[in-house]
Amino acid sequence: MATVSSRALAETGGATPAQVRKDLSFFGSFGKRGIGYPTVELAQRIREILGLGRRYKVVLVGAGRIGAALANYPGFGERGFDISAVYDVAPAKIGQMLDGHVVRDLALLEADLAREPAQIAVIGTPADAARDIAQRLVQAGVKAILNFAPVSLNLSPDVTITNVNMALELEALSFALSRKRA
Amino acid sequence: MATVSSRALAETGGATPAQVRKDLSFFGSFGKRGIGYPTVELAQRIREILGLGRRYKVVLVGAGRIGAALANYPGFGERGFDISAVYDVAPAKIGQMLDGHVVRDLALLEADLAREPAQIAVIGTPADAARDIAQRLVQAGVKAILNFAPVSLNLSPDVTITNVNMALELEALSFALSRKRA
DNA sequence: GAGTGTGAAATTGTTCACAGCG
DNA sequence: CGCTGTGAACAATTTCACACTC
Repeated sequence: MATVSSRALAETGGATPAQVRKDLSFFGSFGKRGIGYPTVELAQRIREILGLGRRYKVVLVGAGRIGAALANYPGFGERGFDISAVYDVAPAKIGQMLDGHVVRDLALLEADLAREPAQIAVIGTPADAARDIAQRLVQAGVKAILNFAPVSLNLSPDVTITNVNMALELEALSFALSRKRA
Repeated sequence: MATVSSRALAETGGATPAQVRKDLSFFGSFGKRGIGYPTVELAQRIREILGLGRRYKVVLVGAGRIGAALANYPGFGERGFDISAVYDVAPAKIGQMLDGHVVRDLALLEADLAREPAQIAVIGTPADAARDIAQRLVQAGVKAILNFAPVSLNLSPDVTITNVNMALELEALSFALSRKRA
């Protein structure tokens, strides 16, 4: 049976062997002593831990360039995230196809979600629209939001929001560069 | 003079007042007791700390949808990051315009960088090309890479690499959702 | 009085080292 | 004998609390 050792995992993941073992043991002990972790079972357990046993419906708001990049992103479907609908406000976009989805009028958001709820939403709109949309999504029952608009959203604590700010990432690189020279 | 208190900063940033004060005091003490931090000076100091006094040249590799989204991303220019060139391998893309930049043949990368060095590169290619491109970039003197391809790049320790994996972000949300229900 | 700056305490996270199993 | 699982040592971070200044 194929196995991986904590050392091998640590090297590819950029951690220490001890750390890997501690983390995995937190979720139970499924490694074989003297051998390592059976890869198949390990993968399965991680999937369970992450809650990836099921498929999630994801709604995407914003059919601009960020939205297009996201709709096309290969990893989503593979990993159990199905885009169930794409929304925009621009009349020029509504009705167009975006990677297999017809772009729908944002005004239909609430009605659609009432009929077919989604737990996860992705925001790929300009910054000024993001906060309002986030509020509407939460109101409509969405429990997790991945936000690509360059604003930091902080809503109710029982909604999980992850803000991805690309400019911030660049600033972090800038910081690392200036530190390095010092 | 306009000021902000550590409490106000903490609330918008999602931290505690004590944490904000500790962090800021690490870089020197420029708050006024009983008043708060003078906003203008605070902003200026943070810019210095992050190394944002200067403008950075950034090369973008990959003129697909991710590349298009990035080239168009408003925050970059505003914050001192200028895209100096865009590269792709697809003949159909080379020569086309992408948000004010002519897409150049990736084969020209090394020659261009020799003539006009860049410290930061952004990778927005498919996964299978990313590792190779990262190596070429480092070889050509790039010191920091922001990687949007869905692979985890780990190269030499004196090159700072930030991996942005959108599918991973969704999995983190999935994890948060399944935890919450427990 | 309001709000920073900062040691000291509490908490959290990481590394070590080794017993014990396959 | 190699490698996991885990308490115990150690390190880092966060919070507390309060002296001090505006």
